[in-house]
Amino acid sequence: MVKKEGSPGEGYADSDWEGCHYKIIASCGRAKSAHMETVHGEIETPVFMNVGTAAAIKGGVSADDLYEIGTQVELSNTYHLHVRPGDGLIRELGGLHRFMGWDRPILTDSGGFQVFSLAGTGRKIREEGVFFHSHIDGRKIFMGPEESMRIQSNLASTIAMAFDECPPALADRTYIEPSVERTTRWLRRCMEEMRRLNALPDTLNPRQLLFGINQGGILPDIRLRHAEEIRSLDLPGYAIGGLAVGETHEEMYSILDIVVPALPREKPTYLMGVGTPENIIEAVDRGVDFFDCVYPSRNGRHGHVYTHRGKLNLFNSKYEKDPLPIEEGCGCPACAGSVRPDGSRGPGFSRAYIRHLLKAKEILGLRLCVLHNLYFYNHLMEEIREAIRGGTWRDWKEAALRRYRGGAGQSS
RNA sequence: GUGGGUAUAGCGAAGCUGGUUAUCGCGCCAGAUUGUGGUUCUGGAGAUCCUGGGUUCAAGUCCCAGUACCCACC
Repeated sequence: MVKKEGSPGEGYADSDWEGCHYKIIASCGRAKSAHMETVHGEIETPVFMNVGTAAAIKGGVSADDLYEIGTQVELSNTYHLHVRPGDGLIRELGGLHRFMGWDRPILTDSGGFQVFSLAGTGRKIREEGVFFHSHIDGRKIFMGPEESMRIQSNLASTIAMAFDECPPALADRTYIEPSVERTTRWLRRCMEEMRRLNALPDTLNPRQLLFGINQGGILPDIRLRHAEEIRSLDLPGYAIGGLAVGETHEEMYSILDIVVPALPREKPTYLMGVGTPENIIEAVDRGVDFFDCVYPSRNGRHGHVYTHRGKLNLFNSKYEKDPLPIEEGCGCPACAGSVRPDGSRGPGFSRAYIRHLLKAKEILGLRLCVLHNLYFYNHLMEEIREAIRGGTWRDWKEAALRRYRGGAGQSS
């Protein structure tokens, strides 16, 4: 990666890399909205990345569907694609974009989180990397910074994530401190390996970006020191990891209050794995502009659907005869129907019908709920961008939070 | 008609030689899920143990009669 000359924009310096130009368009307090150009197209932030772990959005949603529901960035997983079908195979077939039929930006998670989330299967963390067992066939797997970078290079995603360790939320200082120090050493190795891979003549994406990840549990001093340390390594973007893993919302927000100002404002800031609409609004307000979360897709598969007044559980018997769409006025394929060849929209589907599909275990039920939820999140981010760019962020935020909290549905 | 078998929650079943509050699966009702657990995990409601009589301190369980269904043979 070669950094080019940066130029100031809207009162803030923007950042310019080979394969990435990031420019803040508007801001309100710490909240910011940026325009980012990548080798795979543009990204308007704040953005919610739609999670397709194994090169597919679970619930019968194809990458092709994502164009219709306003997805900007798709997120896939290094570890999952490595064990099946294998990153070598995906490289042979031209990389992840061609493999899954998606030509816009892709972010690949590094596999670091799997080391944490798949704990208990005899994992061993060493300086060189992590030994653990495949969740598919139980075979022993080794993954370290270099392995993760090679896999992500084979996948040829737009943005690769650093290989880090995500310690448990309630781990104490004696665990967190050496863990974070190792994560920093791993980050340097990731950078070196990615630089080497990007320079290879046959690499699929010579402009692959690497984002660093801040860790430190809920210990403010370690978080801050680590943020300053990785900031000095001058990466094109920074993520905050290890949050939303068991700590309270207030603890998470207070860590953001410390970490986000310590990271470069003129670069993308990504809060990993978060979260609820409320979490996202609060984090945007603190300066975060990239998000991802399994909630919309997993909740959709479980029949929990989002509305501006909270969440509905479509399995509940009160929706048995409900002729309304999930949310009136929603433009998603489930509520408003798909766009027909003549440009008109289909009639859409009722809560009663989708409930029936879910109860009957028809795959269409999952699909409609997931499409609705992803559309809802993507549209939420659009509302957030409009509010920041239109200068109405503070009022919008208060009104939106009141609506979610005051609604009839549940909040998470 | 003769012989044999069965009857326990909406459905399918367990309940040993009688002994606390009758158990399990599915279904039903509800809750959970934060860099993915493809319907997963946790809870909950629901039973005149076919009917009537008897034996016993005590009967889903033993005895008698009836009813319904199943199988075999005439």
